[in-house]
Amino acid sequence: MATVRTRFAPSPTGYMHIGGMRTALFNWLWARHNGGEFILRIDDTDQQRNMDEALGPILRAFKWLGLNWDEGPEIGGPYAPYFQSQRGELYRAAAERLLREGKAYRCFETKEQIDTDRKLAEAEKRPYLSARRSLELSETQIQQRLADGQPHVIRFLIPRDQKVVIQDHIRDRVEWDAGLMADPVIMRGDGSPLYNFATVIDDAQMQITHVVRAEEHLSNTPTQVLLHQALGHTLPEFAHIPYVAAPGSKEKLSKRKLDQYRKNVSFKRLCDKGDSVFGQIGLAGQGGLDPVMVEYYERVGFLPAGILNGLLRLGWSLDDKTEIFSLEEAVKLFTLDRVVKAPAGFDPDKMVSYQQHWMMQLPIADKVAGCLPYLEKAGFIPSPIIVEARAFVERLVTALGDRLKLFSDILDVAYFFHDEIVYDEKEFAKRVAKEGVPALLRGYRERIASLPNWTIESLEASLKSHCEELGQSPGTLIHALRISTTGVPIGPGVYECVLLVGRDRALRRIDQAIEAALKT
RNA sequence: GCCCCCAUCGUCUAGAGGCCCAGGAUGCAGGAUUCUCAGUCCUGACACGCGGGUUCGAAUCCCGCUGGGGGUACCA
Repeated sequence: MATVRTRFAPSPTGYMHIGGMRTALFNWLWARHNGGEFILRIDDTDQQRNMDEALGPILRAFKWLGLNWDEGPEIGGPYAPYFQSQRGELYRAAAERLLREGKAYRCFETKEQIDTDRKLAEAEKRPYLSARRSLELSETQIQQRLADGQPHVIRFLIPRDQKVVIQDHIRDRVEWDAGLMADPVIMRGDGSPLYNFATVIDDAQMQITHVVRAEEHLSNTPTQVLLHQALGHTLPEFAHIPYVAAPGSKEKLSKRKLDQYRKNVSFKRLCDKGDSVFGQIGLAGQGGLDPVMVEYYERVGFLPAGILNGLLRLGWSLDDKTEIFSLEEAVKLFTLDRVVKAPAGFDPDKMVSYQQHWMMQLPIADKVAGCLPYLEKAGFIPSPIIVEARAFVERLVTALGDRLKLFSDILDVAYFFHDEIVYDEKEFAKRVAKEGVPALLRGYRERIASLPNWTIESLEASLKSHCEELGQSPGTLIHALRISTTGVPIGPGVYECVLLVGRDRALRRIDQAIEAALKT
C-alpha cells in the first residue's frame, strides 16, 4: 500500500487560526499514525504582500506545537515548489490540456450576463446552470476574440450526465448530481488559477493520498473529483471534518466576531487574562492578539501539550472516558473514523482544564524557564536574568505548586517582587483592621524579629505559642499575617509566603499594616 | 432560491436495537481536607429537538417536520 501522504494548505493570512490548526493537527496525526508524510503547502494564489509577515506566524504555530512537516516551506522536497504562486506553469499546462481535449472552454461571457442568468434561475427556483454560450463560438471566432484581446476565463466543462459519489472517511457516502452543477472557472482572466483547480493539480502532483479538510470544502469536492477524473488522476481519499464553532453557537469560529464572543463567560475570562498579561509584558495592541489565533495561547503562557490535547478532543474521542492524550499517544491512537460529524464549539474553559493538567505534570525547571520571560518582560526581575533571580523564582514556583496554571500566572504574584504592595481592602478590613488584631500582630512581629533564623517551623512555632499565651486562635493571626505581608487572601502557606517576601521586607510590611490598621 | 452536511447534559463527548429511567469530562452548586487560595476526594442538579413508522423492544434503523450550519465567486 502506498505511503499515506496528507497536507495542510493554509493561505498566508498573517496568523494561524485555531480551527485551522485543529485541521492541521488531524492531518498530521493521520500521517504520523500511518508512518506517512505530512506536507505543508502554501495556497497563495492571491498575490501576497509581505510573505514573511503573512507566513511567519503560521510556521511559528507549527513549530511551537511541535508539528513538523516533511515537505514544504523552508525545507523544500521532491515536489517543490510548495507555494502555489510559484507553480503557475503546472496549472497553465493542465488547463491547456483540458482545453485541447475539449474538457474545458474559453468563456467570454461578461459577469453581468452570468449574474443575470443566475438571478433568473433563482427567481424560477431552479438550480443555476452555465448557459455555455461561448461553446457555440467557432474556432475562428475564438481566435478573433483572442486576437482582439477580449477578456475571458477558462471554465471546466462539467460532464452533466454523471453522478459524483465519494466515500468520505467521516461522512460515509455523499453523492451529487453533476447535472446540477455550474461550470466552474478554473483560470482567471489574468491566467492565474482558482483554488479548486490549483488544489486538484497540487494534490495529484504531490501524491496526496488523504485529503483531510474542514467540511466547508465538502461542496468543493464534486468539482474537484470531476477535475481529477478529467485529468486522469487517481482520486485521493477524502475526510471532511467539521469546522470549529464559536463558543456557545454552531457558527464557524471567525476572527471577525470577537466582540460577540466576548459575551460568552468563559471566552471573556480568557480575553481578560490576555488583556492583563499583554498589558504587563508590552504586547498590548501589538497586532491585536486574540483567542482565535494560535499565537495567543503561546503568548499567554499555555503549553503546547495543553493546546494539542484540547484541539484533539475537539471533534475526536477515543472512547467513553479517556480525556488526556500526549501527542505521542495521540499518534498511536488517532483514527479518522473516530472523528465526530457535528461541529464542535470551542470552549476556553475546557482548554484551560487540559492546560492545567499538563502544567501539573511539568518539571519545576521547565516551569521556571516558562515563567522567567514574563517576569523579565514585565520588569519584575532584572534583565538579563541573574542567578539569584532564577533561584528565587524556582523557590517561588515550587511554593506556588498547582496554583500556576499558565506561565503568565506568575505575574499575579507581583507582591513577591515589588516593595510596594496593594491591599485587598475588604480582606484588610476583615482580617487586619479589627479590634485587637494590630496588637496581636505587633507582639508576633517582635517575637519573630528576635528569632535567629526564619524557617517555616520556627515561624509556625512562634505563632502557635504567641497565640496560646494570649488565648487567641491561631487562625486570626495567620490571616492577619498573610494580608499584612502579601496584601491578598490567597497564595501558598503563610510561612512560605513570609519567607519568600524576605525578613526585612516582611517586618516592614507588618509595621505598615499595623499602622494602616490603627488609622482606620 | 438551489446543492450539501449536521442534530445526546450549558459545553466537549460515549452510545453502531435490549448492557441506558443514558456513561465520562468540563462548567456550575454543595460538602470534606486545610491558615487562605489552588489542588485532591466525595455529593448534587442538568441531555437523547418534534411527529410518525419498523420491532417484543429505539438515543440507536426508516420517513417527514423543525432547527442549526456550510457552499452557492474571476475567495480559500
